[in-house]
Amino acid sequence: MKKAKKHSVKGIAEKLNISPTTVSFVLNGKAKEKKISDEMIERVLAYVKEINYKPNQLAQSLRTGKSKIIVFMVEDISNHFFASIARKIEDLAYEQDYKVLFCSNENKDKKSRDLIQLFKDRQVDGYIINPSPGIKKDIEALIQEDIPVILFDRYFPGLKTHFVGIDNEEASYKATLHLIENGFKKIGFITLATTQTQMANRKKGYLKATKEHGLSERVLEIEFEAGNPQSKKELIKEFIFKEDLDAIYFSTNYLTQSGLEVFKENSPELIDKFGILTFDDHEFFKIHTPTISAIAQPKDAMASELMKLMLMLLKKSTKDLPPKEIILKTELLPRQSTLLKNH
Amino acid sequence: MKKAKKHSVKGIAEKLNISPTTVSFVLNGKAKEKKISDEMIERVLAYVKEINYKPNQLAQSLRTGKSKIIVFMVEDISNHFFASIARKIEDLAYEQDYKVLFCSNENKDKKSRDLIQLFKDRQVDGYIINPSPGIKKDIEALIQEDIPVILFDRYFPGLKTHFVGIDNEEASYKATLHLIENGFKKIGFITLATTQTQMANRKKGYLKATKEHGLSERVLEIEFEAGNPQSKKELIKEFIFKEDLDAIYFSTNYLTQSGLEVFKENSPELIDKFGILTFDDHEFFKIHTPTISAIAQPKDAMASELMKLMLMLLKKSTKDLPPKEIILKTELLPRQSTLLKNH
DNA sequence: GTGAAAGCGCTAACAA
DNA sequence: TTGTTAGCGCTTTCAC
Repeated sequence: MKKAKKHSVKGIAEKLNISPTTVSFVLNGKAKEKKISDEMIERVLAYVKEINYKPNQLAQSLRTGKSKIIVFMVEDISNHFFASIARKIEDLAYEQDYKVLFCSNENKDKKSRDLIQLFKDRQVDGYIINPSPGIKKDIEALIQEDIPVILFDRYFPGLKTHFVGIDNEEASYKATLHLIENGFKKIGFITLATTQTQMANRKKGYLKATKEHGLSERVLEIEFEAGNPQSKKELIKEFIFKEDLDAIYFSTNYLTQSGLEVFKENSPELIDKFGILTFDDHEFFKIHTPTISAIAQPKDAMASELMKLMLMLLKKSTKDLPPKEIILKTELLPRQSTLLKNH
Repeated sequence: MKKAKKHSVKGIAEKLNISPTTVSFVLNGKAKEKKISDEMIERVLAYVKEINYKPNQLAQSLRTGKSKIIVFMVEDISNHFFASIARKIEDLAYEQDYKVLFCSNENKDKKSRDLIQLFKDRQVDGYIINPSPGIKKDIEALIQEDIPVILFDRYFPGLKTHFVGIDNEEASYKATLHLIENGFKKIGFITLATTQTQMANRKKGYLKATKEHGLSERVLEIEFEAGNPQSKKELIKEFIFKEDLDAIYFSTNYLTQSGLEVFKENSPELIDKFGILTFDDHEFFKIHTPTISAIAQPKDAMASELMKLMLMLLKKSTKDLPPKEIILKTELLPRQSTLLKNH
């Protein structure tokens, strides 16, 4: 069996003794509008179904300039937080006949730029981007060119764009308060050394809460590229064990992971002496001993809002929406790790 | 600033007062072959660089029939095992100027078929597939049409295809032996109710080892779609606590996760009475209390082998490779959970 | 109501 | 050594 003969609009037209135009109109639902007779429509549809004809997307894209592909660019697609959202996005997109190109920019500007360039050559229809710190200009350029762009998780102050995310400062503030209410007074905050909004705002929330309660600030900022994972853990270890803390609040899931590894590898029993809180939830935090309190982002809602918005932008009629900011609610999940300890 | 004027082969040709052919040849590295003069090449290249021209991939694809896109279809892209491989595949592909469409078939045949159909319309160049149980025929059809396909993780007995995976029976056999050597005698095996090779072979390995040592077989098979997660946990709970076992061996990572939840939610202290072993490793198993012994698949190696093979198949010269099976080594990582217990 | 024909941007067989 | 030209398969304007 060799490749089944490819069908085409032209072929169908010949077979039916009509013109390609008619076929095209029928196929694109413009038959009524163009006042094509019902029986003609019927005939075309029947034949198309019979031979199971599928239009060549490539040709269609070349002609219309629309590729029916959207890009989902995140820091690291293998990170549980992003992977979960990706999974949902995938479903929603395919339902609407869009495909999704996933990619990871590693939070690096060069990688982000290269990727965007790559996709432009491919006439991608829209971009959902978790931007690296320095690509404000590139995002602007995209918007200038009238290409739908939605940022999520983090944004650029001063750049009006569509955005889906959470109120990091508020969530972080409440989380810190939760620690304070549970009797913790020497709260260490471990975060990334970055000025990106999501992290900056989490820090702001922490600082606001500690300040309000007259507690001292104890912040450890780790470089994104802190050499090997081991040296990152060294920093955390020193911070945890030398700083005289009674609680540790991690600003993102992979720092938490490193932190828990530090405990496990050094003095597993000590973890019970500390309050532990993390931004971003993970199924394993429910299983950990002790179970780890977390601030959960609404991943499903994020994915739906992202796609809902993207689909609107993709439609001609609604594409000139003024920049829309969708801020979703987080949920604080108190577990064993932040229960009052005996100090 | 409006959209920068699009450049094209034709435009370049006009500007340079030469023909599109020449431009095309130079751009496609066929200049030498076509004996185009060095200065001509120089001139074209310089201008192309100056205006930063990028060929329209769509048009190129339409013309050549090659889309420079490969598909990576797995059960669930948000599963840590698949997500990690995906991340690596992504990097390797982009290096070679290929994009990757990731998608999840949920191990369902209909979804798999729909997806394959979708991609065929898009003239995808190659497929890396983690196949659902009933799509043997569809895979065959793809191969008949001379489209590069590589299966991974699981395969179809009797269907010769390119394949990358591990020796599940061997790995499972050794893992069970490990439990036996550590003094466990009543080993329960929790797996999925499926005949797919990866799972069937893991079961075979377990059965072989238990049989050789005169131990009784205790197997729990869970339907892939076992209603809600809760009912799956109910099954596991009953199996663990009513079957008089001293060790539990999970055949895949998400069953392990459910199992650990069962312990946590019911009687956390009891977990220390059991030997616990899991197929597939996860960072969190190192942090769990107790740390969980695991059979680790070589994810990085899998990704590299997959892409290395795919790139070969994508090249005209090597596309008619006879079906190649690449079987990679697993690693047994003994941790606290399989240390000898006091019975 | 339907059809002819142009053209999206590119490649490559054929001519010169 | 370079140019002319015919499509890849589709949409859409304009003409009938």
